[in-house]
Amino acid sequence: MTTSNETDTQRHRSTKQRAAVLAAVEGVHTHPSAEEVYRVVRKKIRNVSLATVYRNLHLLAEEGKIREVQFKGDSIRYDGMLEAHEHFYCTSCGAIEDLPSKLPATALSSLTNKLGVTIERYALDYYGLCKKCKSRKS
Amino acid sequence: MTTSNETDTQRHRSTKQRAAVLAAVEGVHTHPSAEEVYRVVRKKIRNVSLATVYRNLHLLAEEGKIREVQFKGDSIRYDGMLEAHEHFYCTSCGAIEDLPSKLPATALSSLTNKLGVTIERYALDYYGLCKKCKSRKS
DNA sequence: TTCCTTGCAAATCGTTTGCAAGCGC
DNA sequence: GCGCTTGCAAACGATTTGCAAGGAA
Repeated sequence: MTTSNETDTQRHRSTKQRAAVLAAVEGVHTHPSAEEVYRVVRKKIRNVSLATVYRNLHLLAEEGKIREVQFKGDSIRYDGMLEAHEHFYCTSCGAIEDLPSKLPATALSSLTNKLGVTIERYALDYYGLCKKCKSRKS
Repeated sequence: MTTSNETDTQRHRSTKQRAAVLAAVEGVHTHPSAEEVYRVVRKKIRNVSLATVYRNLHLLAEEGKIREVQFKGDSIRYDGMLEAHEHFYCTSCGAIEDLPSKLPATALSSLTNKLGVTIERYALDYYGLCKKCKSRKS
């Protein structure tokens, strides 16, 4: 047999585009969209294409180096924080705040047993108005 | 002053299209997409348009008669169950199961105070393989 | 040299909108 | 009759894909 296995027949090469995309997501806490990542990466690599940004975002998410998140009515956004956590999403300006994970691990196992399902992950998202938007509207 | 107020200047008329859309969402527990609602409504009203289905889905959601839900990577889907509850989403076939609400109300108020935000709602979504997909893949 | 990656442009998907005709109140 | 609603088709925004050239290993 070779050095590669069935689930890893294709090797990922290291390219400056890939590195720049990863750096762009890791460098902020704003949970940027693909478009926003694209704008940041373009500052380093002027002729990078949006398609390349999309491809690398997916690839990095598959590798587990970043995470994809999505809130109702918004586009997919990217998160460089890998530890389990929850989100607050502002329905007015789209700002996202990370929150420490609060869901007890027992909640997952009890569901696994009750429903006969396999749970890979969960998302606990709070929707509302952030501090700024709250005062702006009062 | 008149019988209408500032937030209710436009009246909603009752149309057979609107009624059929509502019935389609309320009639199933599958959390149908707009396209699926369209297919059901078409059986009653052959020449209904997809745009009308979309418009009525939004309108009914605004009125609070149905709810919109969205899971990562999937299109918006509709839920006729109005009581607070949580969801299990199968990442393989897209099936959704309703789960009783487990999140303690105290979680919301503590966040409200800590972050200085206003929380309107939350979504607690579990992702994984449903019973069928689980056995199908083993 | 191999074949993964890229940039570009076109395609796709879900959803929204403009418009003139239709219909509830 | 007024004006909300509809059906149709075109427009839209986000994301994906085909393809030939480019660049890691």
